[in-house]
Amino acid sequence: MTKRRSSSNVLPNTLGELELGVMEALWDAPHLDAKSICDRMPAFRKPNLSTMQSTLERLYRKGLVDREKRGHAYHYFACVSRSNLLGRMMGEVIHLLHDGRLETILSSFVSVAADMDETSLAELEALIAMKKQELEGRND
Amino acid sequence: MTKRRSSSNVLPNTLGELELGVMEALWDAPHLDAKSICDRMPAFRKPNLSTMQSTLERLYRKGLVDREKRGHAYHYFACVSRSNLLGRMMGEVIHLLHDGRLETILSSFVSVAADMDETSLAELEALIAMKKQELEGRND
DNA sequence: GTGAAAAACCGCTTATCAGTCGGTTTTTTG
DNA sequence: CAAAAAACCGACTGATAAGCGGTTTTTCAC
Repeated sequence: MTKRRSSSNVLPNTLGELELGVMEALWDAPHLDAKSICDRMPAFRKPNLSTMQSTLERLYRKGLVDREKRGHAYHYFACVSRSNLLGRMMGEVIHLLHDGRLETILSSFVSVAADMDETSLAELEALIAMKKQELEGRND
Repeated sequence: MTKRRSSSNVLPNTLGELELGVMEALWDAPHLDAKSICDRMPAFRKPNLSTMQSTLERLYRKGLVDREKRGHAYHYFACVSRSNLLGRMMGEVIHLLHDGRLETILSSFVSVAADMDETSLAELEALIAMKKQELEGRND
């Protein structure tokens, strides 16, 4: 009679360090095979080919990369963009911690935006204005 | 000669499910001891007191809660607010995935904001305006 | 075709960390 | 002082990323 264990990690889409490195490589150069990705890793952490393969397999199952047979080897490519993944993870974090009150999210946004300079805030402002117009259009 | 392993999780401040539940409880009611927190857990997942204690210990070491001796038991309290933690985790995610270009961050903001309604966007707009004024003031 | 090379595939090991709890010691208080 | 409650300690479990060796399959050059 063992007790049902609650899941240990609450964020479904976290990456390991190597996984992230692989994504970086694939964002940098679109179609690479396992070998080439190994070669692109910094020397002090260049994994065995098998390690790279299982990491790629994991990323594939997670839906972060896709692949095609090209000759004898798979060629891998990211199927989410960097900003897409960033948005997804932010969404998860927000979902995890928001309490229903918009203000909580908004003030966190601003606390992150605190590191930004004027120009970035202006850009953000412009993007929000666009978003608002979109919403208005939808209500007509 | 075993190879140095790279860290498996790239986000330093992730929480487990129970840990998060504990934070929720402490945001809800400021000074609680381990026993009371147990009692506040939903019946279907009420851990043993020892489990709660080690969870609290972990949160303490992570700097998310602090504690005081009150009589015979520790009283715990959150030392980061919900929106503080949200902001911190957003910061981590951004740090992890941003490529130096502000646009990447900004477009993620907007993709998250896509789920928001008009009112929330208006609020966000107002907060950004405030932030901008702060920055202008600082530059005088 | 055949054989060598390269990659896929398989399965095992290790490390880390949250969750889980029993047992022992310490503290508190009636 | 004795009972009760909590702290403290140490172990085990389950999940998951990282890591790699060995075997099979595929490819291609000769």
